[in-house]
Amino acid sequence: MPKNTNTSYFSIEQELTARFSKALSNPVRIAILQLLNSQSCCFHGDMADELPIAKSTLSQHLNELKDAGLIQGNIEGPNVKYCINKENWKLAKELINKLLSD
Amino acid sequence: MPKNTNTSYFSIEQELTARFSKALSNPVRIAILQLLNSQSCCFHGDMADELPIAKSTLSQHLNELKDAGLIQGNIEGPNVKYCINKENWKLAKELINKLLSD
DNA sequence: TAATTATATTGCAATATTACGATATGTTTT
DNA sequence: AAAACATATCGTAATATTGCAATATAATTA
Repeated sequence: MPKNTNTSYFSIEQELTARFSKALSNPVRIAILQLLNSQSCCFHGDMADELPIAKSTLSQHLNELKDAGLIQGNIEGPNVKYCINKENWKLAKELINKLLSD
Repeated sequence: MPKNTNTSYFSIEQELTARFSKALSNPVRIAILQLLNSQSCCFHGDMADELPIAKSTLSQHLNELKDAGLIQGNIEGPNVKYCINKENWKLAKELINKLLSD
């Protein structure tokens, strides 16, 4: 196998739990999520001011969080306002909790 | 900066949360943790039978979980018995829950 | 002590992650 | 329309992750 081709061995739930965890696996993304969660939403620009990374790097991290389904972005004039995706946020919490309880 | 040299920007809590999440960020490791948690402990060999990966790969994943503090291994004759590290398991749960609640 | 069994480590390849600067795109303001 | 601002994407580099086979280590059995 070039990589793990065996995509069917693990359950959807296991894959999803891993996916959400991966989104949380970097301190920059933790900080982003805390910013978004403390205020209910946040503009890209405001986050860029708070975080010690280049704006292009911030965009990348925001994309990963978006791909994982944990946040969503809404264009608002020239800015983009990002918010937590409540539904998946809840799902992530449930899945990780379930794993860590069992 | 060659990489993120700014190691001091993030709090210990943010770093720890990311670290635990990273340990959970792979379906193989999710499966390992579920095996360890369903029975209270598990031998390397038994896990090797259950999982679709080479034994050397399993050893690597077990090492990562050990490095993250989520499991511990005890030598028992010719075998190694792995168990959940309850204390850090609890800490991981608290940290990730805190992040996902706030 | 030699052979066997169990686990870990090493070496290597493929791919992913993280970061940045430069450039592109899109919106507002002038 | 041009300039200014906000965000995204691209290209690239350094490092990390994931996987395997081969080899090493350590304990047990013969």
